[in-house]
Amino acid sequence: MTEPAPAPTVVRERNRRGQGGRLRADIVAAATALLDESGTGEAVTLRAVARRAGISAPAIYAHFADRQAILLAVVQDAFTALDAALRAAATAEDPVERLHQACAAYLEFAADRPHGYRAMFGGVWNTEQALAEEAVAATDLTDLGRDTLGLLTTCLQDCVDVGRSTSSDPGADAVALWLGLHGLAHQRAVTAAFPWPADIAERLVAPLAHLHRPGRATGRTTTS
Amino acid sequence: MTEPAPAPTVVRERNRRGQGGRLRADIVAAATALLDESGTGEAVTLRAVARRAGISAPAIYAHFADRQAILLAVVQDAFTALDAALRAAATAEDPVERLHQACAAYLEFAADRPHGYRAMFGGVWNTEQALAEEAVAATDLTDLGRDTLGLLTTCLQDCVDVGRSTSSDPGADAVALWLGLHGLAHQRAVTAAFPWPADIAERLVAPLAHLHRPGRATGRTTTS
DNA sequence: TGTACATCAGTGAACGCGCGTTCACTGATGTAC
DNA sequence: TGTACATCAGTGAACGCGCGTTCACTGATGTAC
Repeated sequence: MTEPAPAPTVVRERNRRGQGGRLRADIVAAATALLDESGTGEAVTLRAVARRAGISAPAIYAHFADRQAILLAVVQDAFTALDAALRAAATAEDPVERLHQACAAYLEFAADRPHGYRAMFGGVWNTEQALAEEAVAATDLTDLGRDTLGLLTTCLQDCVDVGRSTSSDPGADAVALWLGLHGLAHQRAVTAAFPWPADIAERLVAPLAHLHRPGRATGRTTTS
Repeated sequence: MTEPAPAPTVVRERNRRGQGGRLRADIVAAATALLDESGTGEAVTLRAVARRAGISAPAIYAHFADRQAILLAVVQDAFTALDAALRAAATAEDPVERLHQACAAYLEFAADRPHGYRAMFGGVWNTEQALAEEAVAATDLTDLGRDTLGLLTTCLQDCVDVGRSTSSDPGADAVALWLGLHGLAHQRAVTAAFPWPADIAERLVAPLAHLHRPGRATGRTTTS
């Protein structure tokens, strides 16, 4: 049995007048689906996106200047979704619990969409090159993830305020915490097979957030 | 002034009989150079590698089955170089100093070759897909980085042994420490512009390695 | 209420390009006799 | 010491393919009068 005929995955009907902008969302959705499935980013070609969206290739030019612009939109959407996922998850009263909820949501987001996560952090394009070619504005990139980092910072500050974290600089330590989460999320997204310690997430979060128990930390020192 | 004629970057002379294997190293070097310069990985095409190495495209097939195989060789070389860099750097008598030397060397390696670093960790190909297509053997991948992680584990264990780290499980904490380093190294490799706290590396290493001062940790707790 | 027309939301064919891969080959180098 | 020959280390031309991009176009939909 050979490959079926290359028919469009989606059969669209033309948008009505004034609704042409809807195609933009369809294009981004098609590109996202291609990325999630293929994982390479190279598979997200202009023609492949068009096929997936059920349109002709030139129709894309009405909404995106080039391939880079599509990928930027995909990444921007993903950052928005990540931030929403964290805010939806971090709802507990207790600040420490809230921080754990946010961290867990972060790791879960990456686990659910490993290729999308990779794409968010340079797995798909060369950021510097895109900037040099002016295909992407600098602010488009620096804004990405800013809100999410702010959420972590707030959570950590809250932990400090109630005396559950000894962080002397929640702003800087939130960056460190995020980098730890990112290292784990990214590496898990890249290689499924790795002998992760069972409690690896907690081994990152607790020290990086400088958490200690409500009462008094047990004085566990050198166990020879 | 237009682009110069597409002449081979390197003018080679044919290897003598029995020395054909040298071309393999030339191919890997050419692919590495292309990767370091372009940063996208997509630029490392079979024909581009051949041009860069100063040979015809079909000559590659004597040494590599396909593009994936070339990239695997590039990545394997990079892991070997990373391990060598850490071992060359971590020579101090004091275990804590040695651990810091290893961590600094890790970050320096990534800073020196950002695109190469990205490629080592899934920035260039899709690991799972390569495995599925049997273009790459599973052991080829799981072995990567094993020695380097072992070095970090040893350093951390040494710190525990002299009472400078409170890690209760140096094997697991070495993984956590590595993930922190990886998060920082990777994100720096991807985006140059990010408001890094000045002491971000130390903010990762010290907590993740559970380091404390030789005498007694100063009881810095909540600074309201 | 009609109708001519402008606009919108696309299509279809075509272009030149670089790609991976194949095929038959070439010419220098070493080796057996 | 010659010489025929096998082998090695590649080359050059050619193929079919999918790509990004352009161009002229089409037909449905809304709007002015």
